[in-house]
Amino acid sequence: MRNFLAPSRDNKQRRAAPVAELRRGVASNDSEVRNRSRRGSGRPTLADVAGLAGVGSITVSRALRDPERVSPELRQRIAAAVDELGYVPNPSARALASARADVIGVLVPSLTNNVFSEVLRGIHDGLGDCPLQIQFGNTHYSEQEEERLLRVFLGQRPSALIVSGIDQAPTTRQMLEEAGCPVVQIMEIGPDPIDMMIGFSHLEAGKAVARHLVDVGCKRIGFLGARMDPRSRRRLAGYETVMREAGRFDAALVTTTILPSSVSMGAVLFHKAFEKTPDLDAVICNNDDLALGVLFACHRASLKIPAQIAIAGFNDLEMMEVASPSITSVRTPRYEIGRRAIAMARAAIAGDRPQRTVVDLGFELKMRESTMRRARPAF
Amino acid sequence: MRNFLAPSRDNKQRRAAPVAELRRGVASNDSEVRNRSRRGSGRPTLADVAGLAGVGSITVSRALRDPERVSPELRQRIAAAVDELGYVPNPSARALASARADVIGVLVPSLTNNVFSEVLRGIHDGLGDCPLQIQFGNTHYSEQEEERLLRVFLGQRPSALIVSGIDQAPTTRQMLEEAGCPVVQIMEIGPDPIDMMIGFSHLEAGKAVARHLVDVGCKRIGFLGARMDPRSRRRLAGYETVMREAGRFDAALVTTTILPSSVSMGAVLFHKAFEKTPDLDAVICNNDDLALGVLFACHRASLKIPAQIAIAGFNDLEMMEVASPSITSVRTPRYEIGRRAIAMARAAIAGDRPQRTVVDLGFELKMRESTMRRARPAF
DNA sequence: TTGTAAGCGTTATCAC
DNA sequence: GTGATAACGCTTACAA
Repeated sequence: MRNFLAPSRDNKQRRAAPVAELRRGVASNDSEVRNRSRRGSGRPTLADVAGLAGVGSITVSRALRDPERVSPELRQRIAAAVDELGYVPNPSARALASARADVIGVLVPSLTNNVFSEVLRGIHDGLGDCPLQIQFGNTHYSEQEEERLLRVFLGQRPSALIVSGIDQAPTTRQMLEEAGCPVVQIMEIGPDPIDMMIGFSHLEAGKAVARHLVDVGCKRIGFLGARMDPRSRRRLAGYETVMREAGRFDAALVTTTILPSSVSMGAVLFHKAFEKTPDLDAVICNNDDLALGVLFACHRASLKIPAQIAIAGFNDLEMMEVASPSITSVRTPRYEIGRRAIAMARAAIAGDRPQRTVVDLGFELKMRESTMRRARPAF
Repeated sequence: MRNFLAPSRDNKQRRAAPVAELRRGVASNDSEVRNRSRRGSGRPTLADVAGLAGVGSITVSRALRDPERVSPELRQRIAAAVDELGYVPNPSARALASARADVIGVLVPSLTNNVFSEVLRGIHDGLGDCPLQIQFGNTHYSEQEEERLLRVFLGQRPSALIVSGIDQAPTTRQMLEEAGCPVVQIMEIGPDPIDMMIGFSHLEAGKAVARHLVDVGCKRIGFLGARMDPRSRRRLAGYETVMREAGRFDAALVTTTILPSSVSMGAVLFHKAFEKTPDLDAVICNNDDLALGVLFACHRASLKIPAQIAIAGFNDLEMMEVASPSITSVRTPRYEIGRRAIAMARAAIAGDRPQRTVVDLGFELKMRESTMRRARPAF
């Protein structure tokens, strides 16, 4: 219990700063007399503002959070006081008192990957200047790391959580289900969302590219993949489905590695594939880095694109359009995913959950020179 | 509510009840008796741990922060209690009590830019698993935005601050000087650091590339630049210096834009430059995106590289090495800058500032096919 | 080495 | 609509 008899043996000299003075002199509408405390940041507090405005500190708190609930006159006075003191709220105190931090935790598997920097950009832009902080974690594609980070994040009682993909480990999933805040799964959609979801179908995207290459008359269509996370595997599954339907599937056409994706890895995988299946006439790359690597490898080997080898990428990085030849790719709504994930989270935090809690943003096949063969049925 | 903050190893059947019970019954070594409080997160607190371990909560606090100062026996008991309860410290409470958040604020000008995602990666890796959070802000190359974000960051009393570049606006600079925490300026070095600094000389880097192209026998060496932030301008200055020395400077050779850098912008700028100076025999690109765009543009125009046009980039993205032809570039220590900036910040936070507070990490000119002409002095 | 007391700056609760 | 009071969970200052 607090001791009410103690407070006033304040005899020491205070600091010279005007703020300190103010803290002693004026801030006494509240019961507490803030005297030469040994601690404290030296910055103006709610009570200082309250003192200057001649109101209770709780009123200042309300005026700041929900101006409607305070009379215009006081609101006015308080605004002036805030301004004069240069008051900045202390987020820790707020979080402690309300048992809720103004933080959105974001878990992504990679920072190297171009894709996620776009998502992040969308997230930051989606925030605008609302006073939420992004707490950001890199799982390095590891379930253990994801769980560990989530535990840390949960320790802050975040306002919302954004996680990548739909393949959380069981413990992780359960933690998310019981997190007690809105959760948005991004990048991919699927059945059985934890809470909200925004992304697109990687299976369908994989099918779309494969179908395009089949349509365009390619016979021996390879698949090149690096990193092979669950989303990559889903795209591979889409490829396989279409290839089987077309009666052209051959396991030898698939060349993957668990190593990270890179341009040079594209060249490496292409050479591997070409060794296994020298009759290759097209490659579908798991992403654009690889595709660019293949482009360069073909260039070095004087293979004509698309005449001898057709190339398709994934994600549609800006350079695909400009490349020579331009490279067919699947445009994915990365930035938009980030932006709308935040929008959904904010809505949910504000209490009105969006009606659509699972949002399919789709994708778009961009057909370009690298696959522009005319389909010539054998004749 | 199941407690997921518990280390996953003890996922036995013991759940919610014990904690609540404990909070009422046992936790009374401290003067406070935590009874049926209307507030609170329901999660175990320091006092709960203290109760279970039979010590004062301050001892638990110490055992967690600085184990050395607690006797091995108590340390042991406390560890067991923490484990059993799945106690996770509340960072807001800690921040409030200590007037210092375990947060490092990081201000970068862009997220799109490949360069900064590398720096970020370095920062995150440099953190290891030390319990510091990164608070991240994107200034969009705007001084106003930088100042605004800094103000927000300062409101949290961060443990350290990392800012990009050395050209802060006066107000911003002053805020940083008075931040009361270690400050690291990254990417670039220069005179008059605010506190610590890590990067390299962009002026020298600009000179190095230009000198290389001069050495290699190029006469009409263009400079292509986008975004033109202060660092870009410094590189341009380096180029200009060398060109003047060689008696080859011509303002018409410089083609820049304030628009963001991109591969397609590289092609655009190249065409512009070629129009102005059709006798161009080399281009130095302000960064690798542009260089790649130039490569593609040359390819489309059937210009031979390096025979007709030599190309040099900046940053040495991974793809430069693999490109066909491979592209000369300046390798910059982006990842290393991030990693070591954090190391410096951590050291300073821990109280032992590194002796070298200004660290020049240098750069490395990577000469590749795209500039491999033999220098043929006129004869 | 360990503990007690007293806040840190805010918000929830409840009374006016 | 406004305010006094008591937390929120932790750490600093100081005492033992």
